Amino acid sequence: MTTRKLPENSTPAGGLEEARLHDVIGYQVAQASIATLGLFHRAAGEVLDLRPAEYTVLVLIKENPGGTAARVARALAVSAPNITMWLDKLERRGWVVRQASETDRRTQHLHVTDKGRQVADTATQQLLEAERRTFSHLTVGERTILVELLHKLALKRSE
Amino acid sequence: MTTRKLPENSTPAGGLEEARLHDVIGYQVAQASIATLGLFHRAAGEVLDLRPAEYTVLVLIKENPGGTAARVARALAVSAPNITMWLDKLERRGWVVRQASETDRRTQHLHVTDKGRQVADTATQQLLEAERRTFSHLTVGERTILVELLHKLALKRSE
DNA sequence: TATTGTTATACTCTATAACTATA
DNA sequence: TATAGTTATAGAGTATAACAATA
Repeated sequence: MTTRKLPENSTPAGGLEEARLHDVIGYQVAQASIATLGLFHRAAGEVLDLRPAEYTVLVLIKENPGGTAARVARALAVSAPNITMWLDKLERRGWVVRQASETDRRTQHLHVTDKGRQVADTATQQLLEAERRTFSHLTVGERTILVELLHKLALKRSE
Repeated sequence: MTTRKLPENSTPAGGLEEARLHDVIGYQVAQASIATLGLFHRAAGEVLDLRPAEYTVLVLIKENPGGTAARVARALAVSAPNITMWLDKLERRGWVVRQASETDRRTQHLHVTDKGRQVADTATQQLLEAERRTFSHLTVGERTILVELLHKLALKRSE
């Protein structure tokens, strides 16, 4: 299929296939993230004084109670000092607690507080509502498919 | 539909609907971009000494020859000084030229050089090949749908 | 008055290096 | 030796403010 020469794959100039930007998934993801980051800022960031990274770390801890900082760092593909900084901020705001481990005295187990859970849930609720409004030109089925395909993309991290 | 209480929407604890992180499109986009940014770095960034933003600005100029810096800034939703910086870098590398406008002496028309076009095309080619390999667990149809749905997302920027 | 683009400057976010403590 | 986490520090990328030139 890729070896067959189709008219729409040949350029006017040289007859060679042109690499099409439109087909680069990473480019479309980047463009889409302009929209989703803007939506985050308006729907949750501004009202709750919440940064995207803050939200992500918070919900990750909420969904994986007792997890460690190293695990969060790996999940987000960022450095350990970076996570330390975000945990400092989240702890300072009373949304996350670091609990010393009893079996391994190097590690800490992370948990959200009631207040932290409330912030995370409110933010998620706001985001879902805003997305439903803003992306109403997508059907429910399309949104479901999109989420699943994005999820499949995210599975491949280091190949 | 949202007012009807469905069993799968109630939490064990309170009986209230739980806002599901999994359904937040922005979260999935952010997770997916970890994968695509890593892929960019390995497939094009490292070899061509190219930053994601550099690539994006370059291809945007290539696909919109004669466009202005202000237009690029709006397209990427970044500030004007930021674009000035990237244009400086791209011009210094001989990939982009600023051409003074004859009708409006404030503006410049942006064009890629032959070298710039070559870099952009090579990068795009490398990215497409790497994505085809890395995301081979998606069918061609799924990849097409994904690109189209992401494109539809990107249409909604400021609502 | 508004817009284009630049310079100066500061802030945010992320990383690397060096370290302590523990396994 | 390797891992978890912190501190110190530097770099990349972004923004705002102030400005000059032009519309």
